[in-house]
Amino acid sequence: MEQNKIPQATAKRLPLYYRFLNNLQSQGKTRVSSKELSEAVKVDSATIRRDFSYFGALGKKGYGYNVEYLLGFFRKTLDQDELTEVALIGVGNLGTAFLKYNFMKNNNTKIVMAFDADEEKANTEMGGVPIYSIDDLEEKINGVKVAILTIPASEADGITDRLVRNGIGGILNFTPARITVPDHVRVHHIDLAVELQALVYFLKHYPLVEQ
Amino acid sequence: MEQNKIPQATAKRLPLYYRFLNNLQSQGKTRVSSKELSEAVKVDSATIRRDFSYFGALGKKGYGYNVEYLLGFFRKTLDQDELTEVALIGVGNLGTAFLKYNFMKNNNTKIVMAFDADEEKANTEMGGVPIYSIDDLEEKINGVKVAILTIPASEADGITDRLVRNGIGGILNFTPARITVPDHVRVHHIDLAVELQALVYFLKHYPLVEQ
DNA sequence: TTGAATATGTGAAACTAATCACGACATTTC
DNA sequence: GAAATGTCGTGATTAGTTTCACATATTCAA
Repeated sequence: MEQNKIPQATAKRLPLYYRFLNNLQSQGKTRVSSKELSEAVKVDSATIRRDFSYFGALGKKGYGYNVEYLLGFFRKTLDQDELTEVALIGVGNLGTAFLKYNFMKNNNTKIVMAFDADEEKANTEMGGVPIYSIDDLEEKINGVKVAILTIPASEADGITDRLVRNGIGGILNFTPARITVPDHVRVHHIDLAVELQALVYFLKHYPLVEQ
Repeated sequence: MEQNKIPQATAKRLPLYYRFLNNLQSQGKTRVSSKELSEAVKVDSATIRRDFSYFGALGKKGYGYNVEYLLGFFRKTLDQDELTEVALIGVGNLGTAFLKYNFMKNNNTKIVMAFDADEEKANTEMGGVPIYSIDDLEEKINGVKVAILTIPASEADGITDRLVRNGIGGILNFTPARITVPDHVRVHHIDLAVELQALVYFLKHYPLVEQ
């Protein structure tokens, strides 16, 4: 809650920087300039310097940034020391992809439980994560603040209401439905069909222009 | 190539509008106001009116928009009449989700072939889409302009180069790698781990603020 | 036919973000 | 230790996007 002045655009790039710095460190690099970083993450170097500057003077003129220092700083800032528990709702194709994806690699975010309407899947597990019946949502979810929604659009509103009533704070919504939530709940929409259509639109209408 | 003046932010919302208008039509609704639309897609009504206005005066004062007219207009604008063929690279968990997802529903985008490095998967099919060996990429891809990349990050650069050499124009990149492409190729990155981390960051640092 | 209600389209303002460009300082080289 | 080089941090500028607010046109009910 400290730094409400950090632009959202900056905040969205932080995880990207963090992951790349991790790579650098495991390669044994000790210093990096905004120019090098820029080439790797495809963000303008001035933007990177500006982004970092919101957190204070993290670099050294004429030298660049110390990888270890920067990494330690971001670890704290991105709450990497604290594990965030996530619930996955809907173990279909996309949900399965999430369960098998190893989120722990550079990332202190972990799916700790999953739910599905299919009673065949209930009380099994996948990738070490227990799968419960959606009927047991209220009973099991207790305390988890973030949910990934990978269910059919028709179910989205009903499930969202139940999540909200059980204290969820953030939803990563992969359904095409634009769900309605109270102001204190944050939703990020990722709509795969829209992303693909938007790409196709840009290809046809914005030739040779970088995004 | 007609309207280069349309803001990218607007272009990204068009598929969303399009899908919702489709829903309205199948519900038999003939008119809709920017306010109703706003509630459904969670975009400010003034923004919707502004977005539509880039294409001319599509509505009527005191009435709103005619659903059928608007839909017909967008169909043309979003190239819905023309099928865009897509290749899927990498039939892992996420790739499988794409293959089984029915993109044709509101959407003239279709995955027409898939590739995988696993020889077990080669020359099979899934969801009606043929899967080829990645070794046959050059031989088979011929003419397809859009690719979805759902492969391990370590493979991303190599495969991207091969795609680019074979005339790809757009890539929807789900790998964490920030791939390097020539200026005439458009890449949209969707990084699931970053999206989740960004959501968690916002939850902790921007309480009660909508995105 | 009239008047109240409705809802667009848009100029202007506000907000948000990206980029330029350069002073200041650290490092490296000779 | 002086000069050349490199790189940050940031004021200023530019670009892009959203939102306000209202004149204008249309609809609808009586």
